[in-house]
Amino acid sequence: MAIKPSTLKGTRDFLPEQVIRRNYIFDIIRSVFERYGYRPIETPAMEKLDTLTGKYGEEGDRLIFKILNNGDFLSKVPGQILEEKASNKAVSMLSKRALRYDLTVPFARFVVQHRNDLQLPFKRYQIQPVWRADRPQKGRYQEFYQCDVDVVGSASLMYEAELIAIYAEVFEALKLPVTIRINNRKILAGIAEVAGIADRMIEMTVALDKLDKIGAEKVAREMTSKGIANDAAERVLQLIQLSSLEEMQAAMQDSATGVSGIRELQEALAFFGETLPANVSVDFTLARGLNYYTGFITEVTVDGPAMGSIGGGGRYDDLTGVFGMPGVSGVGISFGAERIYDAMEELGLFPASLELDARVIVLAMDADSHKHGFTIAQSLRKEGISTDIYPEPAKFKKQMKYADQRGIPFALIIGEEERNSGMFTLKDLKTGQQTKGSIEEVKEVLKRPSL
RNA sequence: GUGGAUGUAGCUCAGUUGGUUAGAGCGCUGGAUUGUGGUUCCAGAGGUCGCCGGUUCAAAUCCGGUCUUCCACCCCA
Repeated sequence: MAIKPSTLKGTRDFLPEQVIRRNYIFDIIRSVFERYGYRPIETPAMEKLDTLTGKYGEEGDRLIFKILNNGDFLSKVPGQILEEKASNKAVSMLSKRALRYDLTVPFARFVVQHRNDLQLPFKRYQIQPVWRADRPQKGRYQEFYQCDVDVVGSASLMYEAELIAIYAEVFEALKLPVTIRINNRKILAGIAEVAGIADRMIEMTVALDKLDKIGAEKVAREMTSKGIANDAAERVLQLIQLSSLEEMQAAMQDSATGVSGIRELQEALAFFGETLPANVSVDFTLARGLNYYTGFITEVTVDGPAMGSIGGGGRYDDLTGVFGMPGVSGVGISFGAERIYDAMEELGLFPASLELDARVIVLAMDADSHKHGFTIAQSLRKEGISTDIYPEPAKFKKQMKYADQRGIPFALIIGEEERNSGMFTLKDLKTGQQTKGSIEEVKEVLKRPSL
């Protein structure tokens, strides 16, 4: 019985053109990372379940893919738990491993494990897939690539500036118009403190995050529905309206935390002087979910296409603490490859010059020409020219059609005539123009970049 | 995790109040044209109507379940 072929929910296959375009994105990201002195690492797809749980908040934990234990896994679960259908209790007995949910937490584990081999501050980048058991939507997948750059072992605010610069540089190279918003968790804490709701900071930030989307009135309503007093909610919304760091600083003199958040942002931005990219802006409503951020936070959205953020990050003061290495501050950002891809596709930003297939295909008229064609193909390949050859001297029309449909730019035609004269026919399949020349002349044309 | 839509040929979609062999366009294969593709003309192949079950003499059509995709939440890249 045939199994109906399909990929799993929230996952997909990539056709050759798609992989080539994705690689274009990865290559640009990688080259910028390396230009800033970051070095690559990789970690396993699986981690201990304990390594991952508790780092992303309750919501995040729910979305971690768990891997069923091997062997007779049910024998270790007490009958009572099975009878009660207590899934939560059973999970830890049924699963010891999980697929990584992001790259940051495995990186924290990596740093602690290899602490003796690493020189702090340690700058690394990592481009690998992560998995989330989220309900799929457009731009939301269960398997997707993240491109993370992080530096651990330094509290220097210069790194905040460096990472902002990396964001700006990558998106400029991709020609993707974006807005890079930055904020600091300590400012949010300060706002909560000044409004007298320090204990409700999380509810406040979750509501504030929606300000653009639902408006001030609904944000206020959401805050009060979460147990925040009316006047406190009012105060929060007033503070948020402040447009400059200076005004904010004046408004939160009473909160030492808030003031230090302001100072951190100012210090980081000072590295740019007058050269701060125009698309970077401070946004006091930016909250971000992942629990481990403690200071600087940032998020990138595309200008135009409606989709979630295409990148985000921030500073985490003590991620390595839970792995037994306290007091190591880190800061990092992430690029969401699939969403960047989707946005670039929607805006038509992939360069037409991307080499999607071989540069030339050898087409032969007869069996002898086909054999000769093989050695010709080899000599082109030796010159670094991406060359294909039709597998047999089939009906010529069929060969032409194949070349055309694959979108290969040139066809090199070999028949008796060419073999005898040593002059080969090269056809530009886009223009239909056809020229004859020696093998050297052919090579020269093929090496010339096409427009 | 909550609420809502969706699924018919490779693709985009028709398909009447349930009623014989389920259609179109594009694409595909072959031919017209035995050394020239993208145009034209002709012919052909391709569907257990997402899957499982129910109602009925009869189901693509009605009902239930399930899966997929999409939308709004939640959350996030």
